[in-house]
Amino acid sequence: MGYRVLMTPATASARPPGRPRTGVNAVVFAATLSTVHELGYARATVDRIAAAAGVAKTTIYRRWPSKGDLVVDCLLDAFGPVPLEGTGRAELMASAIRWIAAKISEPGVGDAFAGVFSDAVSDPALRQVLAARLQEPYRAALHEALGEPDGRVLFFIDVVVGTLLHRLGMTGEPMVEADVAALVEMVVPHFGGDTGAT
Amino acid sequence: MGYRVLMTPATASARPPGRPRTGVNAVVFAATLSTVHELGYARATVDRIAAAAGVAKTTIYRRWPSKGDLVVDCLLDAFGPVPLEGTGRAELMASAIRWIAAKISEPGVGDAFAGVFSDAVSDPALRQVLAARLQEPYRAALHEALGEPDGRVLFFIDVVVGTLLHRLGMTGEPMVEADVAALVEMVVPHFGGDTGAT
DNA sequence: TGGTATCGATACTTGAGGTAGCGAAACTGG
DNA sequence: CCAGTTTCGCTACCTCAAGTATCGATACCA
Repeated sequence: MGYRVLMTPATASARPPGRPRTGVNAVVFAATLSTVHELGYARATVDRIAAAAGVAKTTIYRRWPSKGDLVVDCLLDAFGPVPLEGTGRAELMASAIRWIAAKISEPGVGDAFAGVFSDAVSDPALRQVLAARLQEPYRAALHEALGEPDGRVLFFIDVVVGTLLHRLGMTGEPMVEADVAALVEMVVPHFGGDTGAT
Repeated sequence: MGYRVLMTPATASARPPGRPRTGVNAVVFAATLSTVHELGYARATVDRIAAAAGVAKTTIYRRWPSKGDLVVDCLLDAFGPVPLEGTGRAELMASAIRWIAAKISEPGVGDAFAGVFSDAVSDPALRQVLAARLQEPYRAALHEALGEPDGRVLFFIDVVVGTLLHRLGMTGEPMVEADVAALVEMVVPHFGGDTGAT
């Protein structure tokens, strides 16, 4: 609960009494990504993020219950909706893979993603937030677009995201174009899409 | 440096002066896995592991410079050499995939693996240890057995390990047999192995 | 003008990684 | 048996980061 973030002021109706919140969410998100990019996830403390955003630490904790929730919201903002405008199944899957690979390559995004995911390993509550708020929307969208059963879509996500994050985590560098292409060549045929390659 | 661990007492020659170390490495490894299995990686503090092993915390820090190094040695001990006795390329790859999947399913092993990997995301030094001591031996063995160039072997590892760990991290449960089979069906043909499936 | 909720600032609590220093114990060589 | 060396368990400590509490000031509404 308490997640009314990412709502534009115009969308909110019937303003409650009291001093309204200042519109610093976007600033905090930007500060989060740049700080994580600069120092890594663990060393990007909430103190530092607050300082980079020009905001008090207490303000951040008033809006997000934990560092993990902040980063999840930050990633939701950074990812946005998945573009699913391909014509056939193959193009659709390939574009989804290339889209997530590109997002993970953006400065700060991959580190933040790998970082929260890391914390989630030993934090069931954060794992729940991650699954429900970040994974679920994309799972639903892919299910709709591909017509694959849920289990297959989850497997697809595990393979694509897992591979990209493992490479980033082991090397510190996002996967290069050629390897992303190999990923597409490997995954798409398995899911019944024709890549048109030899 | 300082990594003479995992050496059997009989292997060491010309005993140095002073009190010899007690043979508690195996006990500490077992305590590490069971504690991680019980509480998760982050809540499995060195204090708790030491208590579970019936050993002082300082003893652990005398043998391993950090929690990460302890867990890496623990995983080395848990994994052991990869069994590469398949006849053809396909059997070889499939057995390697099923072997690592089975290991990750063992209580504590998967959590410990995902946990150190997590820490490595924002700790370059730990990443170095992980790559050199844990990944490199298996990379070399696979390179030898499969004859694939290094880049392809690293890609293979990213896909297999990344997928398995992502599933474990998101759900808290290791991947089931059927999904491991799907992983084999997807990966092996991509690397030029014949699965013999339809 | 009063009610309400946010803001920044400071101080604090809690927990975990890691270190320092102690006396006691266990081994070696003389 | 004894001196030298090293590990042992123990206690106390340091550092750093997540998260909490409180307070006066500020911005909005009715």
